[in-house]
Amino acid sequence: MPSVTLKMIAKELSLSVATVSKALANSYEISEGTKAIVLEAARKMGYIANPYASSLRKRRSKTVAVVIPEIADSFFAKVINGIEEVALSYGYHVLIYMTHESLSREQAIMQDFRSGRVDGILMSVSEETDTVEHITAVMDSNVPVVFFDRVREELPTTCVITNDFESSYAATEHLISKSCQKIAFVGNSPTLAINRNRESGYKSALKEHNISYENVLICGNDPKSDYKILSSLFKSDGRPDGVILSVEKLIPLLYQVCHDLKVEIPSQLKVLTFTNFAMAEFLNPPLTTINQPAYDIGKVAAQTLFKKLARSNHIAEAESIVLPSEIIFRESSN
Amino acid sequence: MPSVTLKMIAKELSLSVATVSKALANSYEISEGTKAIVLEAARKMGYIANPYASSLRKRRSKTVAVVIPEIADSFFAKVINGIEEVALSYGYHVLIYMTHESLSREQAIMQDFRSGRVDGILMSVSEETDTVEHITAVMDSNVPVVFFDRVREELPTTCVITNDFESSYAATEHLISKSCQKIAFVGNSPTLAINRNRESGYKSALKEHNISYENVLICGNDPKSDYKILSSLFKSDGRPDGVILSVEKLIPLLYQVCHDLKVEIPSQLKVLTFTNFAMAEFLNPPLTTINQPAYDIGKVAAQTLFKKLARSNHIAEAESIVLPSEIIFRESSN
DNA sequence: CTGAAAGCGCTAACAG
DNA sequence: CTGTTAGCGCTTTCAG
Repeated sequence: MPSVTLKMIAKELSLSVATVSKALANSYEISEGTKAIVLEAARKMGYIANPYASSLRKRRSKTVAVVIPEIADSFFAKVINGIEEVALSYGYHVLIYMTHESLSREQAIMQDFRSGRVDGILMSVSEETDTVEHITAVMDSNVPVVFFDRVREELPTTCVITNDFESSYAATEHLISKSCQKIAFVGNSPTLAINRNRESGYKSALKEHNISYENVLICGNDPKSDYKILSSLFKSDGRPDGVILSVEKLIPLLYQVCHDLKVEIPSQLKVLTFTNFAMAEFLNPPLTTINQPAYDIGKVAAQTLFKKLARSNHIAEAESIVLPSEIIFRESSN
Repeated sequence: MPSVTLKMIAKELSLSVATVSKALANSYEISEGTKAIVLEAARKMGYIANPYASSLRKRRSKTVAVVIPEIADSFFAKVINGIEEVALSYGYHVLIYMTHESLSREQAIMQDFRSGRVDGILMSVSEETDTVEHITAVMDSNVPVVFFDRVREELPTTCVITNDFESSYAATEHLISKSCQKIAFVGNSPTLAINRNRESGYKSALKEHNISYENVLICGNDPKSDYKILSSLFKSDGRPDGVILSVEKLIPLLYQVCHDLKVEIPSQLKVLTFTNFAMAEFLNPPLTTINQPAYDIGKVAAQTLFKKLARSNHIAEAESIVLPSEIIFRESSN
């Protein structure tokens, strides 16, 4: 069954292709009568517009891309849901691309976008991303980019983030209030702003409370070496009594390390994590979390992108939209 | 910065568009010398083919769709990773669509695919899907569909599944061996084959062991009412001492219900769940799981789809590929 | 081996 | 209000 084209409808109704096209687009140029006839015929014949022909001609794809490190992450999964809701309401398609934390993947993906495949991009950069040329190149070819979560603030566009500094500061103070004296911070990348902000929130709180112990670890993207890095926390002398995880995927590893090294949470180690994870409450022990407003981040980022798409001359200037996170206190930090 | 087209390269090199096109496609018709020159110019000028023009002309999009109920599910997230790996190796793009368990969403999505937007479809149907017309319609327009996990076995195509009957049978036997006498089974849809298979595995095991107590609940897609349904298990007389969850997203709800109603796991209730969830080991108590080979299911499903795409006259017959699941025993069922 | 020409299906000027 | 014409950028006969 070959698909129905405008031409076939036109022939069927003895109209021109142009008229049919306009009628389906509900153009003011076409009489109501004709519109009705065309619509009816299109429905009956099962017409579905060829998106490739239409995109080629219109030079717009009605498609946005979401570029994220990983899909198996409750934060990103929820963000996507938020994005999808907005995109759907605008009649846009959403393409999801995973970088798997690889800069070269990310570069290849962005390169592809210079073809006009998508009208706009929502992006959270990889751990490895320490250059932005691949991003500016796309922006220069008039494809707007909006960042969320893992942003690059130096670029002239909107970043949707949460109050990382403040949350981290509050988290650190919370641990201090639970009489932690040696608090460690585990991040994933020294180059990411999000990580730097959380780290400085942590450090500021320590300074404010005159605590000299500082311990910042950087985990990567390999469970085995990350396991070792986390283990190292407890194998040296300055063994911490509290730890803040900046990365969701480290949760099982940390619980595993504590289990293996018989470090008891929370009596020996208080734990607190940035995450969005539905099961945090039912872990053993229940995990104190900093919940990011993932769904809303997705919505706001998408809305911002569509605003930029609406005006051809969107203003290109750096701007941040900050949505607050929320700390949920549970037993792991008690 | 407008994007570079074939025409621009052709002009630059004083060649015809056709020659440039063929050279870039590495056609045997073009001399090595010309190919080298064209490739070099294309690279220098930053040429990226317009996918819409190319798809329109070739009538193939080099794109496959993944249609799933939800992305925030560790099973589906891993399946996507498997699919992506294979798709990437074939130079295909992957479009992800979520039905959010809505049949009408699913129908709208499938409808769209009749436009030729994608060359093939990998699909796991929604809970609500009790008709397949929207699927056969797409298959009739020559877009091959491969099912995985939530399959419709009556359709003439390949289904990639796991041994649901056997796993469920084994799971039930396991609970019986732990001296459960009243085992409940919680599914999500009476129409889905996957659910029916798990249910019959459960029932067969009970029968085999001469246990007359049977208790099958069906949860939906609304946490609040699901919470009530799960609660009802413990509010009647025939209160179970074991339960098998067929659906990952019910895990937090069940733990919540047990917490609220002070049902202790595993002393009062042994629990076992179909899932793929990395944190199962660190729940309180650690959760016995039936792990599906999600990543491999994705890979095999994608490979099967590409095989179908390779031959224009792919044989349309029902076929199942079964990958085994694995039970991981933990404290929740001990 | 290279090029001219036709056209994928659609939309957008522009005439009528 | 409707139709004609001219492409969008690319691939593919088919001629040379």
